[in-house]
Amino acid sequence: MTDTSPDLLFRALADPSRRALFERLCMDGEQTVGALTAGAGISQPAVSKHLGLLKQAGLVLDRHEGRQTHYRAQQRALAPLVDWTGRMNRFWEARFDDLEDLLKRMDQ
Amino acid sequence: MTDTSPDLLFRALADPSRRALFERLCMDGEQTVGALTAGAGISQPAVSKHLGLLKQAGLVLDRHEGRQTHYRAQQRALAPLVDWTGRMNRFWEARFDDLEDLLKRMDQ
DNA sequence: GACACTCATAACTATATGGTTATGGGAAAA
DNA sequence: TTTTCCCATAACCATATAGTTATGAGTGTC
Repeated sequence: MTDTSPDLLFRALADPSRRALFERLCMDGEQTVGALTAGAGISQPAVSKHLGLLKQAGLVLDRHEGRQTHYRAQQRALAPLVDWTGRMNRFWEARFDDLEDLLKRMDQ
Repeated sequence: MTDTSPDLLFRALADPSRRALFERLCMDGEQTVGALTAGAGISQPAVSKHLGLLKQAGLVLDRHEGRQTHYRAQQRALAPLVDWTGRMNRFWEARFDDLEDLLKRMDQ
């Protein structure tokens, strides 16, 4: 559950408002919905919906305390993204190596 | 021009069809639109549109040769993504360090 | 208990988006 | 030149999405 496919992550982070919320949680730590709404240029329900999607994507965790909900970033959730970019780079380098091999063989 | 904001990248990679096209280009190297269309489960115009978006995001480059267009991945384009995830992790670690400091100071 | 506050959900709207078929432009083949 | 082929664009459609306002559920405060 703490692990998510790249698809959900990319989709969740594709929206600027959502990415901004996540960035704020990463930078400033845990915050209530109210605090997050102040500063986001959108209404509180919009913020709540975005937080719901981020939570579903595993990017944030929530904690209920009295009548307010605190959200915080789950930084581990970014791992699949790092893996994916790493894989793409490795593919690319592998093809590059093949090309080098080919050129070397052609050179002889 | 070869550098793009994370926004375009996230949006471009959020769609599964588009991400699959990019992955194929990373894995198998340069390919024509026809080759890419075969295997993608969508029509040729759809593929062309996706490739257009990937190109606009700086993720692919195209090369015209006769009547066919070859696309290839521009792997450097992923750099802003790597930077972004790295920045988020750094923020997180910084806050973690602050917490550690606080706990240490409280411990004395 | 009555009221106030915080957040989530419902209901709705407008736009963005991903797909389709139809068509056109340019290069190769006949 | 005519025809064929490859790709991009146009026009269109259905759905997804991001926003809004209204409301409700749960919790503290008076």
